[in-house]
Amino acid sequence: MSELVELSQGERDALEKLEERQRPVRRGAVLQRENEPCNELFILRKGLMMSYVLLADGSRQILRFLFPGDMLGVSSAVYQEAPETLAALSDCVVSPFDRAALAEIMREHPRLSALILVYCQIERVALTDRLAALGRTSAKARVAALLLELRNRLRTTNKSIANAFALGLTQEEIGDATGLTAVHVNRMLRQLEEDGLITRESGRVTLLDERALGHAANYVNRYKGLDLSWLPPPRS
Amino acid sequence: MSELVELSQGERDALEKLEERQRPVRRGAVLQRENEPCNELFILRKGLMMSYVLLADGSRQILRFLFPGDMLGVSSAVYQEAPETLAALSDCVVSPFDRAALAEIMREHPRLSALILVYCQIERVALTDRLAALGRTSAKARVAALLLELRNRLRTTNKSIANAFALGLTQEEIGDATGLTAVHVNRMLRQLEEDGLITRESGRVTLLDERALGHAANYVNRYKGLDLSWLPPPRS
DNA sequence: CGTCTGCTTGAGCCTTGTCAAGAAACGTGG
DNA sequence: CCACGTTTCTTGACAAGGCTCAAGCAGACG
Repeated sequence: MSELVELSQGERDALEKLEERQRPVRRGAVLQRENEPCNELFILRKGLMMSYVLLADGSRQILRFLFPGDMLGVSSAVYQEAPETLAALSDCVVSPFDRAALAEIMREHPRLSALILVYCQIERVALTDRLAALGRTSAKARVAALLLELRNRLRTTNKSIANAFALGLTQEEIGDATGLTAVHVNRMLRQLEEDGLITRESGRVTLLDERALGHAANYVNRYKGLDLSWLPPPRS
Repeated sequence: MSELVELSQGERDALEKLEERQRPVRRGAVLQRENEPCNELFILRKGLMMSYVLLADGSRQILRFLFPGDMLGVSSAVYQEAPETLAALSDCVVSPFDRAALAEIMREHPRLSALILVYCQIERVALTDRLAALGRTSAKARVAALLLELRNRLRTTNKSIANAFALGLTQEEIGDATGLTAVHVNRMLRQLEEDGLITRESGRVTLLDERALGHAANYVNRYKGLDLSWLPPPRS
């Protein structure tokens, strides 16, 4: 959050309290399972996670990829049973905290409350971008958008990433995120390669023509263009 | 909001302040346009609205239908430019208010802040349901889900609605919401009718077999099953 | 009464899914 | 460090769900 505004000491203390505890999570492990009661929220400290739902026919829709700094399980905190599963795509570290800690922030730190709302809205807009992609764009555009989003989010934690990165996802997972089959994802990656937009070698992807990719994908970086001038002042 | 918890006098006053002003909106009118700056939020008092985005090729994705009581434009308040368009599907009445009023609620009313977060999460989960529908379910299931969602949301404002209702949408609009073409929406409606799940006459739809529809559509009512026990106490 | 928007239906096509099989990469235990 | 099993990737052939185009029809509205 400190990337958006200068935090006061009291605010920093409150956020650090959320991160008191740490818990390692193995690759493939499930932190929270759909339809099971859940009493914890988390902040992701290290690694890559995802949230997904399973449908009646066994197919999976990946809703979101989660990166260090993201707050996990907010929607589950609001329900008696989690609406989605949280699983680790790589070895991760999370900081669990309970609903009461969230309530305390809402009570004591109006500006942090507003910032949490801001993050929820960023996430919401990113979700609607993906909704529009699934509803109205081609398979190739969806895969391109996923690559761009992934690269941009990885870069916020690891500044050294430029145009090449290890995507850390199987083609099956890319398909479950974009609403495609793994086979078709493979074809789309090959086409993007043939079009000269990317290159690939053993799990690493290089974006060759970012502008053309962004255009093909209708991509907008939703972490830019924010307006935070209206936030209430920090209380302490 | 009073449907979720018993509000205190101070909270009621704060919410009524948001609804001080009223503005009529004609059917078809646009309240807020994508990529234009916006300084207002709204509460929808009467009528049916939608939010949508337009893609580069001119196609439209409807993100959400909006019903009386919904807060509109929260995501736009967070950005310098609105990420989506708000348009009226019927003659409507809205109550505009500005970002400062939102900031004041965050400052003075922790429990209302938490409730706003809860509503954002309900909306978020409804969006992820639709994401999963677009990514992983058939055209027929998506149309069925839309009908169910629409009926349930209409019923929260108009208790007299049972299984029959006027949907107030063109087939083109249904298509833009479900990621289908108007032509295919028509075919799916006819199939649902042939399957004995619904009947139609001149814009009115009757749900004949709600259970089977819900099953076909993978539908979950996200306004149920909430857990609000953790909310902070009202300050006044 | 004419126009316009929305609904309905058919024919044919295209994008994406399904199934299958082989190759490559990865992980694990010896 | 090797050998094996498993997962993942790759590619082809074929099927199907949904789209496009086109035309006729019905109802709303000036």
